[in-house]
Order: sequence, then structure tokens, then C-alpha cells
Amino acid sequence: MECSANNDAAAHVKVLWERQKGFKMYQTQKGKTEIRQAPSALLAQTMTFLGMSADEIRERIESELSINPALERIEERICPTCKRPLPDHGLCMHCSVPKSEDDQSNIVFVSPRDEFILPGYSSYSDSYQNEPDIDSVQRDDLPTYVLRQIGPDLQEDQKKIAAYLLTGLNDDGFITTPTYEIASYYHVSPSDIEEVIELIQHADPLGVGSRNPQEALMVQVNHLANLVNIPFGTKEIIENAYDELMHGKYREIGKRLSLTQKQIQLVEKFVRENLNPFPGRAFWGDNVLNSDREPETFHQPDIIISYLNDNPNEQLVVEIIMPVSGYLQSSPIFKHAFRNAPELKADAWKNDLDRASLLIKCLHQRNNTMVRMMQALLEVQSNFVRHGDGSIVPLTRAQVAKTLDVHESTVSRAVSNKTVMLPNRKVIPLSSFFDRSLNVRTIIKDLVRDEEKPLSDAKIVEILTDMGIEIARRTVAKYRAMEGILPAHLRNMVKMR
DNA sequence: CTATGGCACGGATT
DNA sequence: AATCCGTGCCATAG
Repeated sequence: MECSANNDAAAHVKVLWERQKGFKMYQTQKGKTEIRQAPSALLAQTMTFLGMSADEIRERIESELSINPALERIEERICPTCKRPLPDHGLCMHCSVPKSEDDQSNIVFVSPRDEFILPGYSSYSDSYQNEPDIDSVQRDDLPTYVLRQIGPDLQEDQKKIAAYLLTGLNDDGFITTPTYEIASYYHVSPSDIEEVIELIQHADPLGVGSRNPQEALMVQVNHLANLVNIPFGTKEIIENAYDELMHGKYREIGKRLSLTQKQIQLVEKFVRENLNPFPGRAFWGDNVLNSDREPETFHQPDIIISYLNDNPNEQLVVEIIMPVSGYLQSSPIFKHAFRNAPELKADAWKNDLDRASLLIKCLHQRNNTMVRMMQALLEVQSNFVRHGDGSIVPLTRAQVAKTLDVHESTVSRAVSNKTVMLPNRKVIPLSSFFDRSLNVRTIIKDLVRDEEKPLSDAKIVEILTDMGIEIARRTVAKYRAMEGILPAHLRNMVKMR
């Protein structure tokens, strides 16, 4: 189902693109036509735009608007495609017509809406009960985030130390440098350092700045103890029998601390569900309820996919978020003025005009590319969107590039740094559509969830092989780790939900 | 002896 | 050219 009538199309395209300087058609050895960029400002822009998120482009446009008199924004809410007024909810119903006759694709593209104003926006964050609003403050990196919280409580000389400590954190949120080293470096006593560390530990990702998981847990437990009831013996176990707890040596613990197995299990459950031994990992939200490892969340998706009328049986509605509010055009007034421009300014004005239409064209191009890409993507991955991680089909950017007949790097750019909101309100990076192992990982997760007695990695490999999936034992282990599933021998004790 | 994790290599992808 | 990912081999814990 490649291209036979493609020759006509190619010729047509050729004319189009050649007119728009900066692009070049050329034939590859296999007689295939490819559009490549010639080094030119225009192309540079399109390419850049493709790689930029809506937010970044928005900025760029604002600045262009402010310096270029030829560029004009129409605030009126008009569909840029069909020029009809948009209804309040921002979707143009006239343009949301399925592509061509073969609408079995079950995908609808609606014209881009200018901003992300879903009625359900608030419930979106609800669906992430774990995530308080603090995140909307923008995603600082961890050090900045923490420093911002404790900054006001710090003495001047403590600030340096805090900054040093925080930048030295590893991915798990732990301090790796020995205290005495820092102390001698700053010529202060170790206890001064400790003081700062303590402050850090009580900042938001509760327990950051600890030296190991045990210490982090202690901080968290102590904090929680002030707020809620914690199971009897929790502190003692973490303090005195951390290793044993982690390795499931419950008998040992019982003997040492004279606790019943029941008590210990309660503790284990509590710890597993409410504490986070690695405060720096994943995103930092409210630790208290946060046991599930959600994929990283983002707040402003570049693309929104939803069901028509929120009905899962309906078509998919795809929206590409436009980085501008209203739409852009090169100002007719300016154009008119240009016709009888004073000699002196003619050049400059022409330049402005060109820049304006260029920008618009580029944005169009970007949108067009995005739409075509999503079309191709959803044709393959619509089950993934509808039914979740398990149904994802392994796919590479190269394949998509091929079906779209564009260069790989184009797809790569179009994919990178962008996020999609799925019908279930989850926001994921667009690159997830290309996750080669997500489906297998999901199967493994399900397998483990439904297992009766713990399956070893080797067993899992067998089962998978029976299902027609061939992977190495080692790989199963890796996937397990990715999903945060403990090794088999540590899984047996407690199991519930 | 079995089950896993660590390291690192090589091929695929970006 | 840089990065990612699946794997094989080996060390270690149980």
C-alpha cells in the first residue's frame, strides 16, 4: 500500500515546495523522492519549530509579534482552516470531519485549539490524587525545588552549604559526600553541616538529603508519626532491623525486637505503601500516599487525544495544540501600505513581510506534519490509546518516517519534547508511542499481579515464550526492575490490595 | 545449585 | 556520533 499514484503527487509537491525556498526535492537511488532541506533560514525555522514544544513556540511568536509590524494576530476565535467562528469549547465542528471515505480509521482530527482549556482540567489533576498542586509551580530540578523551600530558613553561611549539598545529590536524592569532607572544606564543624542536612530532609520530597534509604525512611516515619497513627514498632524496625525488613527476614526481626509476625507484616505493608526509600526518584509529590510509580506527569500536553463525547466506543478525537491564541496572518494593512512604500523603507518592509509569511508558513507546516504523523501513529497504535499499555505495538521512528515519506530526523524532531494526553487523562511523552518493550513489561506486570506463587524470572521467560514472545531471562529481570517489582523470593510473604 | 543483579558489549535507533 | 536496549557472562546471595 505504498505509492503508485505517487508520481503525480510528487510532481505536485515538487512545485509547491520549490516555490517555498529552502526545500529541495531529490531522487534517491531507489527512485524514491525525498524532500530535503537546503540550508536556509526558512527550513531552519520549520525544523526548529517541529522540535519545540507549544510553549516555547508561543514565546517565539510573541517576540516576533512585538517586533514585526507585518505580522498580525486576530484574536477572534475563528477556525484557521475553515474560517468559521469557533464555538466556546474551541473545537471546530466543521473541520472535525473524518478523513476521506475510508473513515474506518476511526480517527478524527479537529482543528487545533489555541489553548488548553478543558472543562475537565481540574479533574485531570484529581485523577492524580497523589499529586498536589505544588507541581504547577513549574518543574524545577530537584536542588532548586528544595532550596526554594528552605531558603528562607537559612542563615547566609548556611546557604552555601545547602547549595553544595543539594547539587551533590544523586538521582535517588541521597547525599554521597561524607560529612567531614564538606565540613573541612567549608571550615565548619560537622554539626553545622548536620543542621543544614536536617532542614533539607524535612523539605518536600521528605527525606531528601539522607545518606541511604534507611535514613530517608526514618525521617519520613518521624514526620508521619506526628500526623497519623503508624503501626506499632515501625520506628524500631526501621531503626534496628532495616536490612532484615528489606530482605523479608521477618522471623529474625520478631525474635530480636519481640514483635509478632502480624505486627511486622503491618509494618511492612505500611512502609511499602506510604514511604519512599528513594525520595529523589521519579517525581516528587506528596510522599504520604505515593506508592504507585506513575509515569512522569506533565501539565501542558502538546496533543490531546480523547473519545468523541467521552464515549469509549466512539471515534478518537485528536487535537494538536496550537501555540498561538487566535490565529496569525500577515497584516493586510501592512501589505497595502507596502505597495506604495517609500523607496527608503521598501527593503526593510519587504523583509518584514517575508518574515511574517515565513513564520506563518512554518507554523502551518509544523501543524501539517504533526497531523500527518499522528494519523500514521494512531493507525498503528489506536489500541494502545484505547486499551492501555498492554496493546502497544513496537514501532520505531524510522518506520513512521517511511510511511510518511519524510526524513527520520523530521519524525524524531516532531516526537521529541512533546507530550500527549490520552483519553484516560494521563499525560505521557509522545515518545512512549515508540516504546519497544512497554507491552512486554505490562504483560509481566499482569503476570506477577495474578500469580499464585511467585514466578521466578526463568518461569516468566517460559510463559512469555509460550505466548510467542522471546526474550532473555536477563531482560525479564530488567523489566521487573523498571516496573518496581521485587524479585520472586521477596514477593511471597505479603500480597493483597 | 538456583535466582538475581552488575558490568559491559554490540547492534539498533535517533 | 551519541544513545538506548537486549543480552551474555560472571559474581554473589540464598
